[in-house]
Amino acid sequence: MAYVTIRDIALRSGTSVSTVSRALNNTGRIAPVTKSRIEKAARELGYIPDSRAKAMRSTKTGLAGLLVPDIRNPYFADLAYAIQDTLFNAGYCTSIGTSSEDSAQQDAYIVSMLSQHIDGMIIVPRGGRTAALESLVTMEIPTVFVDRHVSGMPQIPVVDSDPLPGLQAALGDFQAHGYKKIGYISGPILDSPTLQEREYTFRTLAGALFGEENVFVESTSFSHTSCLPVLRRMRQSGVNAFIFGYSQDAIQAISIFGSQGATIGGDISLVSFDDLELFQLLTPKISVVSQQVQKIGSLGAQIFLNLVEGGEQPDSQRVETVYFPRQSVGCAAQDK
Amino acid sequence: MAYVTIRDIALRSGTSVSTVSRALNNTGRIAPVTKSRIEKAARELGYIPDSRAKAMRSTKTGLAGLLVPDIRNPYFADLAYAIQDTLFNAGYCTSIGTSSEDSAQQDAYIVSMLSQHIDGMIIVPRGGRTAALESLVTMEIPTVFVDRHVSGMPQIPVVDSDPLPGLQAALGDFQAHGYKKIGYISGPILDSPTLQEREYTFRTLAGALFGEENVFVESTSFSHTSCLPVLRRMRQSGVNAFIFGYSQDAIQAISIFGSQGATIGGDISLVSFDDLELFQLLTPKISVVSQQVQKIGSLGAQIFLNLVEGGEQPDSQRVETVYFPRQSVGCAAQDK
DNA sequence: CTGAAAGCGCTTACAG
DNA sequence: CTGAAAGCGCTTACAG
Repeated sequence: MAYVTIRDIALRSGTSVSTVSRALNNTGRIAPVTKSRIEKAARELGYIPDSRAKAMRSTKTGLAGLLVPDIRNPYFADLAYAIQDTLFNAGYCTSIGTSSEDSAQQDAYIVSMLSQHIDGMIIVPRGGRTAALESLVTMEIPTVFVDRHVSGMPQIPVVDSDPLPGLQAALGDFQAHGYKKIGYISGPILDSPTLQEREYTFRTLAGALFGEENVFVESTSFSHTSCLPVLRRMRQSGVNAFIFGYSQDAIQAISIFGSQGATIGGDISLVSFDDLELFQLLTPKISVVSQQVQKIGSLGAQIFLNLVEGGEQPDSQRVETVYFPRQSVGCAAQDK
Repeated sequence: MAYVTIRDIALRSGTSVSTVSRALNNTGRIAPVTKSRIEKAARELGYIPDSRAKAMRSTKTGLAGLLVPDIRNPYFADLAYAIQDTLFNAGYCTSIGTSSEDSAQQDAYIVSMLSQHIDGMIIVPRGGRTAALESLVTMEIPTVFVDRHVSGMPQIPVVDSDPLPGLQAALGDFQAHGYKKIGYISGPILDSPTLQEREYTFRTLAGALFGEENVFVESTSFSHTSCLPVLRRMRQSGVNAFIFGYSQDAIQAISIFGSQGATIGGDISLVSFDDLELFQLLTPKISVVSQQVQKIGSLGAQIFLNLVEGGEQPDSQRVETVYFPRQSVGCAAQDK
């Protein structure tokens, strides 16, 4: 490894390490001649500062830790991209980790990132409080939760989406199309307060609009087949209009409906959370409640930057969901 | 920041920093009693070693740099996941960067990662040789290219896929279904030797099988609308069977065909590279030439580990493409 | 304006 | 078996 150090630059420019440091960091007073001589030497030598050594003195590493449950989920990929892009433009390198929806692995990543002395973390947390999560607050590491929050950790600001506006619009659309019964598949809500809130909001809204007795709610698990029995039960109850709180379930359901020969937008209607590219490619296009992931990501990154650089404790923020009506909601046939 | 240091542990356990270091690293001889006393203190204090300080002495950071063109592309998301997973299990933290298919940003990331003194890099390169890419070899940073290679940089091992087996099988399938003319949309080949090789392989194979005059090849750009004129031209030439070398083009084409009312698997047939989840959700399911991305990723990570830990220069490796026939290839109607 | 010195947290010979 | 000391590359008071 032929790393060039400031000592090499000092040697070549006939100055001392302290002068080189000052010249390269624009700190203190240096003679313009000396400065340009040093800069020339640095350029010729191809100097790349050692940010580890730098960090040891200044308690800043320029490293941000990002933890998502699964980067293969397009929603999180979009989120990660937005965050990473904002942070890179602010001079931060982002280290991405995948918790695989597993608390132990999440904690392992947090510890590993702490050992790199990252300047702070942006986390899509899974599950509840854990030892590593706690240590983040006791060690006062700037941290922001994104997309989901952890109950019992109010110290940490969170950027998530407000399910109400989008759900309200979606329910209105179903009503306008003549539906009388609505099914809601809420996803693997066990570990996710966000999914819980979505379900709760749906219940409240839909109950008021359609009457408690016409509202059907069931949750699923992370398993790849958990949707099937739920859908069967709901359809037997005469439900033909569905809202999916968890887009992976919607994808599963679409493929199930497809294999059953049910026509989406005809026999049945559905709306999913998350505005995935995929939903616009399917025929018919799927109506969605968008969380505006791009906005959530850049807002989260912004709050991270405020925390790390400003030091003040920013407030949590909510991004409104918006409903995009497309072709997957058609007119109710003979919904009794 | 309340980071615990080995000095704190030395104080609490009534030993010295050097003894603590030895105890925690299982190096040299230490009295078992001392050792357990130190370990207890470390545990109680919640000690997390400072890997930067560690790295400064040992020239190992435990950090791997991964650079992909766009993490939002599901193919790269799968690839990144596989790599990151393998590396994490080997004790490495992966820093992911996105070059956005832009050479300048690619170089910026490489420099930024070098300044973190990453132990090595795994890169899906874009374009040709650049200053930063060159410096990787002159500085002897362990590097492996994955999915694509860079012409003129034979020093760097590459793991990519061999297009031949998959293409051959796909062409065989078209032939079996009675097609006489084949169109190949090769994607934005300008900066990608991989896409160039695919096109070349297609030309050779298809020319031999169908005759030069029945083989139509065109490339596209990264733009979101570049497919439209290409498809129009080909269909006017009487082409109803298509192979897409670049999956993003196939996605575009599917949505174009959908809006034109053309039936895939009926009016026209198509095969795309990359076994994306999406292709199995569409109706009909899309036949694909799979690159076995999971395999490429773990192989790439393995070679990285060999380079970093073994030090020997490993060979480049090719992973065979395999063809998965599905419903998007139907019988030719009246192909003249 | 510039250099010598101390120190960030750790490891590693070197004495004892 | 254990401690004191040097040094990794850098920054930051402190003298000059």
